[in-house]
Amino acid sequence: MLSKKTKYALHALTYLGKHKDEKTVLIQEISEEYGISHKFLENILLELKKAGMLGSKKGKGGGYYLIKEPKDIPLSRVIRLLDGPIALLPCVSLNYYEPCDECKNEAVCGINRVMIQVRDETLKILENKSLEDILKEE
Amino acid sequence: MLSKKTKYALHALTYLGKHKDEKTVLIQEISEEYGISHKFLENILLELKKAGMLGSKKGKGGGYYLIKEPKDIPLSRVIRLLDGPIALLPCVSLNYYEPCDECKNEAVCGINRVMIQVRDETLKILENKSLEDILKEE
DNA sequence: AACAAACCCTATAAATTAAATAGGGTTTGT
DNA sequence: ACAAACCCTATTTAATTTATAGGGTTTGTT
Repeated sequence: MLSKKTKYALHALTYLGKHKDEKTVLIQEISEEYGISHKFLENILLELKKAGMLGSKKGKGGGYYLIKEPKDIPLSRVIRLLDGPIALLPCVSLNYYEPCDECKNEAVCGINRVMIQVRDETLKILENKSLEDILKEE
Repeated sequence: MLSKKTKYALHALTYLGKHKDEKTVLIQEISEEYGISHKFLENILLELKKAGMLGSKKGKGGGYYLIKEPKDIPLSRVIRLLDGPIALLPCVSLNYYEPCDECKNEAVCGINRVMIQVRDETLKILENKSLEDILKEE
């Protein structure tokens, strides 16, 4: 399951996508729309900004806005940023690899092999679904 | 990511699959093979037994054994049993459905719609990979 | 220049979940 | 009778997630 952080990030991105015509959107506007704590959401938006998905404007009249086309924001990117690995085991993660403590020899571990296959197929799904797909459904 | 519980369950099932010819296998044998706490593993094997994947024999000379064909133990089953939902959000889970607090109307939520698609495609993967696939790789 | 609105940043606390441990109960072969 | 080994439930510990706190910085307006 996705963490609330990731779920809220998707809501925020969706909201910003729906209000692309407006210059900026306030944190408060989004937090009220979905009943998310202002401060919690602030942290999330900041991460999305640092990751290059959002831009912001400081000071009075400021706010956040999308700086990427929705089709260029795949689910895989949002999930990795806020939740971490997409792989089901640390020993098959492309971006967050760690060996498994209990594993003597990864090269001959059937679980490892199969999980690599699962990872590759899952990745195909999550790289091919983007914010655009979400927006098209609303 | 899978919990350690699920990962250990897969190790145990794999081990039991590799020792199908023997009548029973001791908890201790598996826990030593992978360096898993005996007691922790015991709880896991019990769950697998209650779920109908394993049989056991009590008393001296007892132990655990597979009571299903490896091809009839899909990853989806093991994951659901020990980790819970496969879906990425509670609002799209088939087996553990719960509405999302922040969602006013699920029927018009683009995130919900897309996550249903992701769930269906993910399920296809995890239902088609089984213990047999793991054993074939060892 | 003063002020207030709004984002920026880091740290800490609270809540929840996962992981591990504990301790005795029951069954069964010798 | 005894000991080996599974059975069951509860509790504790550790880790992670979620939320809060508190001030800092930038910028438009008056």
